[in-house]
Amino acid sequence: MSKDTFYITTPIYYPSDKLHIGHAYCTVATDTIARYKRMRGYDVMYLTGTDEHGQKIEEKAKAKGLSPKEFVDEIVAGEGGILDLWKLMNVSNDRFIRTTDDYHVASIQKIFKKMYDKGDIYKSSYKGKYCTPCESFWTDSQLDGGKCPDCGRQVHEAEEEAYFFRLSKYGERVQALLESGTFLEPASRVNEMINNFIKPGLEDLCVSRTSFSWGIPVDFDPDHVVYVWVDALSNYITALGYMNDEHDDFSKYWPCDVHFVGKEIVRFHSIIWPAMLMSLELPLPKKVFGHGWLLIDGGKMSKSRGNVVDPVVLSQRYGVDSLRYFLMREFPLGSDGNFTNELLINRINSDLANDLGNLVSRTVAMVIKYFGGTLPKERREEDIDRELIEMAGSLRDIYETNMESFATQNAMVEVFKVVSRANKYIDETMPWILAKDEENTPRLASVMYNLLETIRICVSLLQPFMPESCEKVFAQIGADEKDRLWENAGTFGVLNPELTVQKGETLFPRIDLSKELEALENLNPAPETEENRAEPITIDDFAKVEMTVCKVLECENVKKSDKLLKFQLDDGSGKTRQILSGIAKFYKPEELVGKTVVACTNLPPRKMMGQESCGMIISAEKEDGLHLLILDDSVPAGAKLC
RNA sequence: CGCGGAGUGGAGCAGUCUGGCAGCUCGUCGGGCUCAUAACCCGAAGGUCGUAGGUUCAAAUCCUGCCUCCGCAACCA
Repeated sequence: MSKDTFYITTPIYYPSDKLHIGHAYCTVATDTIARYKRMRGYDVMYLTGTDEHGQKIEEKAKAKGLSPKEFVDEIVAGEGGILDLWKLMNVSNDRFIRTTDDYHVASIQKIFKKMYDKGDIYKSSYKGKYCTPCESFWTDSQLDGGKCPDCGRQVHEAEEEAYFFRLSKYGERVQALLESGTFLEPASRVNEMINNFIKPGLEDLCVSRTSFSWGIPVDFDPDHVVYVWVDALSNYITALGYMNDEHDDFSKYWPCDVHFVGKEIVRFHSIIWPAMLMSLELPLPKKVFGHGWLLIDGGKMSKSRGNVVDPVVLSQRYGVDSLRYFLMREFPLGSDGNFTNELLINRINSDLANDLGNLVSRTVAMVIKYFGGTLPKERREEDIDRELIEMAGSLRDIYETNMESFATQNAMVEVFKVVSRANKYIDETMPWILAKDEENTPRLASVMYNLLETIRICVSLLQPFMPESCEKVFAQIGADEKDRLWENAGTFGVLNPELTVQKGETLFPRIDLSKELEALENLNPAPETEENRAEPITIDDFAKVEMTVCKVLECENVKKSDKLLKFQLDDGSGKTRQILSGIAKFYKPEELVGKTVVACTNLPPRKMMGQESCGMIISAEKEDGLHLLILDDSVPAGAKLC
């Protein structure tokens, strides 16, 4: 009898930098689902990997003096790299694909050829503005005052040949797919996709590049490199052996049960990927689930803000399981969540240390204290037991409903309701009173057994979330193999009635909140120090910068922009100079008229929001805000800074 | 009117699809207990559910307008 299969994937991550808590979030979520499905008895294929091609990696490698492959090898397989991170986080992926793997490269070339032979990929030309020295195409909006934004030189109309995928051909079928049932979740994303991308009309997608070389060559036209998304998305099938001999379980696991992706790449997975599969005449994945982001202080995580959260640090300090639990408990998977260290520590303390850890600890301690560790046979049930037994007994069904819809948060809430009920049960039954009279020994044994059973059921269901800690609890409460099975998680009374418990280490030590917050703060050194520290320059370099004192003649907001102010300045030359500056958040235009400011006046002109800006007004910035450099009005317009 | 998300006790959130006693965690205050990781249990205070209107026997929930915040896009030289 073959078991039902379940195929789940993460996005393949782009190894241009260290991964952060957001990547860990997505991977832990898929890992938890994968473990849950395995526990249910499914034959699970859980895939993750890395997307290693592209211009950005080529450039980063060059900057470090490495070949692109050497560069990604370090980040993926090097010490403290991605493979190590997943090992640390206890990620149970069955396979790991790198898009630089030979078999993947060969498959992509065949896939590309197949779509080409079918006529869905065709050769055409890409028109745009081209800068010859930089070998780059630019769109009109990228141009800097009509010049190349990189070098400032003149660009010219040029055409470059490129391959295109007939995405337009599949627009209607993709829309029908999106509108049918539950292909894309959460459902709110469906409208977003249709309104933003399908309704305006899908354009054919440029799927080859000649401007850089770090990618998979088109084998029948080797000047071209396959577009990274075609390369990356296909990993979901090449990893199963589609068009290669490395693996041979494509027919077994495809179509995929769920692609787990961040909301920023939902578009690629719910429009382009299905269209590609339609072209290849393959079955479509059953579901794409777009999860939210972890926000820091309400904003996006980013290097320049210095607020990147490192999962390694948190795992090492508080334990992998605690971090995994927190990520799955605190935030609904579909929407954004606001990550803070305080939230993390409070959640660990209250749920894991106070409620669960302490429940296990006090229960085991009492069995040892009152019975020397082994429960006697005689029992005496009472009415008061019923509520606890019923709650624990019906927990599995509620948990299952939530887990099937990826509502890990609710599943955890339900488990911890039962944990709390068990703590209350101890107060109700007062075992320490029962222990005073030998006549109550059978009653005391019942109470202890009920507690152990409740713990057993809860911990069974927590296994996908906290695999290691659950093992430790099972060992402490004297559980054997059968006691941890899904089949027995819905039944009360499975544990051996005469079991022996074992005192163990403290499962989840309490964390001192204020101390830890301070420690974490100190770990996160002043943001951007390295990047911001200015390199030494010569006096000649300094002299290149022309700083001119200007009087503000006019100042107004720029339409449709919440950041830009438009200045007309007297720079002493007799002509007025127009400069746009992104300081609208800090200043009202009228309060600046008549002020004396400093501007850098030998920057090339640049277009912003359709208007020309000739220079840059100087201001000073720190975390607490931005301050325009305003001089004494006696300084004349046109004076140069030196 | 570029696209989208959000506004619920002091903080963070659930509840909105499918209308029916406003709920959870933390924090605060009072009490209980001594098995346990200074933990656990009970109780209390605290909310006009952003705002104005509409539908309804009944609205946090459905409809309309408005305000505020946040992402994306654009842009911040």
